Amino acid sequence: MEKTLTRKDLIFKEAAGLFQSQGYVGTSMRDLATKVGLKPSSFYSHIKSKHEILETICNQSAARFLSGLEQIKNSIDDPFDQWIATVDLHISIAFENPSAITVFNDEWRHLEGDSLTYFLSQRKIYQQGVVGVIKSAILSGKMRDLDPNLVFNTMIGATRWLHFISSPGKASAERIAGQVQELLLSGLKKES
Amino acid sequence: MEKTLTRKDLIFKEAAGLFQSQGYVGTSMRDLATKVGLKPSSFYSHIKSKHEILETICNQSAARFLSGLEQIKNSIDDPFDQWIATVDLHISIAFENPSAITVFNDEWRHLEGDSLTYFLSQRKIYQQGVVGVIKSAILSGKMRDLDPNLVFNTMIGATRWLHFISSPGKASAERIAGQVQELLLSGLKKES
DNA sequence: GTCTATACGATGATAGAC
DNA sequence: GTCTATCATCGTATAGAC
Repeated sequence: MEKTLTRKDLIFKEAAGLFQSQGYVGTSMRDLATKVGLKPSSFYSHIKSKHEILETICNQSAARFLSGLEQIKNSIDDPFDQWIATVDLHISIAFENPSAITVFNDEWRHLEGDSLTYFLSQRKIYQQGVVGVIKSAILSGKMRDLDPNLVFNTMIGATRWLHFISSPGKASAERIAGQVQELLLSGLKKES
Repeated sequence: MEKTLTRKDLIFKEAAGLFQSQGYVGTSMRDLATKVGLKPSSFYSHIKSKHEILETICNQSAARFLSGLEQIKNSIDDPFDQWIATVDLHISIAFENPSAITVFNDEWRHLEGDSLTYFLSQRKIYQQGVVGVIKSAILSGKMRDLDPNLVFNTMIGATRWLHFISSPGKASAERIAGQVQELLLSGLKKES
């Protein structure tokens, strides 16, 4: 287990922060160089291009979601419980790596060519996987019968703002996660 | 009532479309010129700067939300019904002017100086207004007691993906709107 | 109001010394 | 692997003819 951050990792990390606040196109290699403490030209010993940075951040995030879903499918049997764990996965990742998630959410469209094609294919695989979980949960009789893709998109959106919260305490993060889960599961209407 | 689109309106409209797909920084005045059918320099007879385009789109959207909320408050008494109407407002605006909403959601951070200050103040007023509705609905006993700002953000997020749907039929739009409302109101868990 | 021509700063990336 | 120096390109915006 390597714990040390290679210079390459540092570049990706600082880039994610800048891409989050200024956007991919709005961040220059000069901005990034200042942040990392190098001259712009020195990057090119570590990376091939600015594009490669975006590509790496997006692919790493996609892989994180996909491996999380695999783990859920392998460790939980009940489809509705799988769904609950999937929502938790989104909440966890949002708190775990906020800037990478912003980039993943908003900046992937600046990918081009093969990078874009690959990213979209991974995203599609993920969506199909989650939609499968939703369909099973509906069939099991525990989930309300709504359009599975609509449920997927609404969940994505409902957990999408969490990454804006700058480093909440662990207790606070759990409280927020619990309330979002409750809202999605039981709704806002109070039964009288 | 003017129905004709002035050239200035056309510029804003095409800009919103480009800002949506490529982002504000990723869209050049040359791109926009090609789209509108003018040379880049010709813009400056109609607008002051690229920044002014972004500013206008963001302010118009903010005004749309604020006037919608005012209308709801003036025409509906029950706080929980006001909340339901507010969710409908977000869904309607998302379908009504999708590209402007993307810009409003994602590109406002490229505003600067006074434009940014003004935009943030309007957004804060809106959030406080909706949070007031949520608090009243909770007090009325009809809404579950969750953190009002969390409810606000979750709703924003849950309706945020709708603008990606390219021109749904009216019937389809209403079906989607109904399901999102049901999900937010009654949740996903099926009572047995 | 639209054009051609152009100013001029910022951009991503490379060459080559150390 | 990091630097200095530099390149070609593209960015927003202006000047001035028609």
